Amino acid sequence: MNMANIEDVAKKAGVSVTTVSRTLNNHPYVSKKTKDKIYRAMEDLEYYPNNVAQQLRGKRKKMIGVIISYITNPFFAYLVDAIEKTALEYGYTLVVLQTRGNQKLEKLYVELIPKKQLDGLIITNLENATPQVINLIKEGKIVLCNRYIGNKDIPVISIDEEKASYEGTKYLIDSGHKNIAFCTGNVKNTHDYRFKGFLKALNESNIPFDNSLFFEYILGVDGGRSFIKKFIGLENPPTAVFSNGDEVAAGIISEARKYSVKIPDDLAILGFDDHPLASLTNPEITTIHQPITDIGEISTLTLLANLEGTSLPEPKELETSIIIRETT
Amino acid sequence: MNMANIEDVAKKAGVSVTTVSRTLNNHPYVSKKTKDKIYRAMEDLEYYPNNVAQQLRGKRKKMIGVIISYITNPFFAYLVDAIEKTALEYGYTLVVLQTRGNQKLEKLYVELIPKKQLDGLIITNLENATPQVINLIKEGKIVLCNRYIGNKDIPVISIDEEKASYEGTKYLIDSGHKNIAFCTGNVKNTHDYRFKGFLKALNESNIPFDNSLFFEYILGVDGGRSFIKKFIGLENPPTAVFSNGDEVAAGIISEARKYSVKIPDDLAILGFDDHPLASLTNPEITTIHQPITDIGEISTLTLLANLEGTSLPEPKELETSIIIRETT
DNA sequence: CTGAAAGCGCTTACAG
DNA sequence: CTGAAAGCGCTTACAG
Repeated sequence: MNMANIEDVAKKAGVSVTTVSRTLNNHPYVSKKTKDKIYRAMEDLEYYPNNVAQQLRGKRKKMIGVIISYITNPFFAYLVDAIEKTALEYGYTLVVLQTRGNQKLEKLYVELIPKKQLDGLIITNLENATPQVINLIKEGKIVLCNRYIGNKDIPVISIDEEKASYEGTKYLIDSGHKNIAFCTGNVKNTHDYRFKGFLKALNESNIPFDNSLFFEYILGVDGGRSFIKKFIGLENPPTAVFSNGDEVAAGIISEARKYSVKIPDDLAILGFDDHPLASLTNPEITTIHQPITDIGEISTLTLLANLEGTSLPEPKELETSIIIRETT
Repeated sequence: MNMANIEDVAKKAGVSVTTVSRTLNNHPYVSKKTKDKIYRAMEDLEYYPNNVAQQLRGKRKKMIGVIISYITNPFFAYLVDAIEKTALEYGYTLVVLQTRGNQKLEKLYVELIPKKQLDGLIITNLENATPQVINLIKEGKIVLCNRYIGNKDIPVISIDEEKASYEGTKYLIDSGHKNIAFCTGNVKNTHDYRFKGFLKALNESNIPFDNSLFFEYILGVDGGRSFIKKFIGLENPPTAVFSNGDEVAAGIISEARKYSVKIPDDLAILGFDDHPLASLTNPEITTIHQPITDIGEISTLTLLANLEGTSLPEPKELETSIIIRETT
């Protein structure tokens, strides 16, 4: 029960493989009668064209990839959702590639392009701008989105991170906070746009930043929980925290309840992203809304336009906004 | 700047393509000296083997897919995570295929196998057991997991849904509840194992089921919210609800607060899945724990074993347990 | 409107 | 240890 190929179909229909191929590709100049014969033969033989052979002859795979850190992070789940939806509309399927923080995988995933396993790639948080990556960006086969801390010349489809965090921090300051903690999932990095915006707002109000209020490696719900454990031991505790993520904020809220830390009276919290999660906690999370769907959609449209040589999507402002709920 | 192919490498290294191919495939019988020459040529030319051509010659693509409804549902995000992780360990990449409730897409995705776009497929909630699907299951190219309501003969890697929901319901009954609502994301279906288990527990305690307590189309957080809106108008309100999902439970909790419905005093809630979300709400969700990681891992190992003709993973009990928190 | 033949980039018997 | 040649399943000039 080997699978039928184009030759089997041609024989069964009594025509040449050329004609079968033409029918397959909706080429004109095939008579309706011949076409019908061929379609019948295909059905009888349960024929499916071998995409691999088609690709070797130059057809596009219609498969793109997206590199993320963790699919279990709702931010990425929603981003992947938007990308997949847009890709599907154009007949592309999506490969999800998780690095789980392992930078070596990034290189491996990028090589899927020259190996012809993938037409193109969206990278949501590029770590290493190797020459290979830069070339592929120039060729239009890689599009960067969400985050890239590095060379300003490389285009990244994202919100204005610095502005968003500046505005969020300013909102906390305007609410009367001076001692504000800053959390990040990575290490301290002066090129981090969110940290830059945070410092800018502080400077503007002549508030010095207390370095003991900088918290590294605060990632996800567990990161939020660990923050509270540190918080309760602090000599000079902050009155507010820039949590840098709604999952972190949710972890803070949950753990705060266990230690009877009152939110927002003892500690105000500003989230980031505006996940669905943000309105499910008690108190609900005040956060910075990101237009995730737009980011995913525009990234995909840009990549596909590059790949197919069609025109780029219209530029669209990726605006953020502060959603005031109950943690401030 | 066309990409180099195997012939270019052969010329550059002054050997035949056969020898280059052998080097590529770690074939023995290539002298170290020749190998070195070839590796140098590959580097100079930035050569990457064309996987498409390799596949046409019979190599495995090392690409599998998983069909889910929504990646934004955390249950699936965690399942996909486990599948991807296991696939990666065996050198496979994963394609995520979302149906978003559109059954037509399922057929399209299944056809990726005969079209040679995918080696195999994991289907998390098969809708239509077409002859094609059944054949592919027999050939070992499709593995079913999580859910399939239909022919009992088809193997599905999942928890014992009926038992889990029976035990959960029994727990509610033992806590003194008699008026228990049942939510489902679909329509009423007597073959639904969860509903069967629910009814079984009721029957055992001689509690008749009030049909007005059956709620269809209750899906996700919004489904939970809509449940509360119906709940407050009920003549004979339930004292507990089998929410059939932690997201639904979280929606119920959030909306209950707005209508001053006290949880669990006015309404006890039993979730399902045991998402991270379950311990982030206030009150935290009592729920039925599913071993998501095991389900994903075993499904993947089974598929890969079929594909590569190696031995199947050792059978492992997929046990559920009731995690008692604060909503009961 | 139809077909014979070359070729995409590899791998693999076969021969040495 | 090495190479010439056939072939995987298609598409596409070229010729009619």
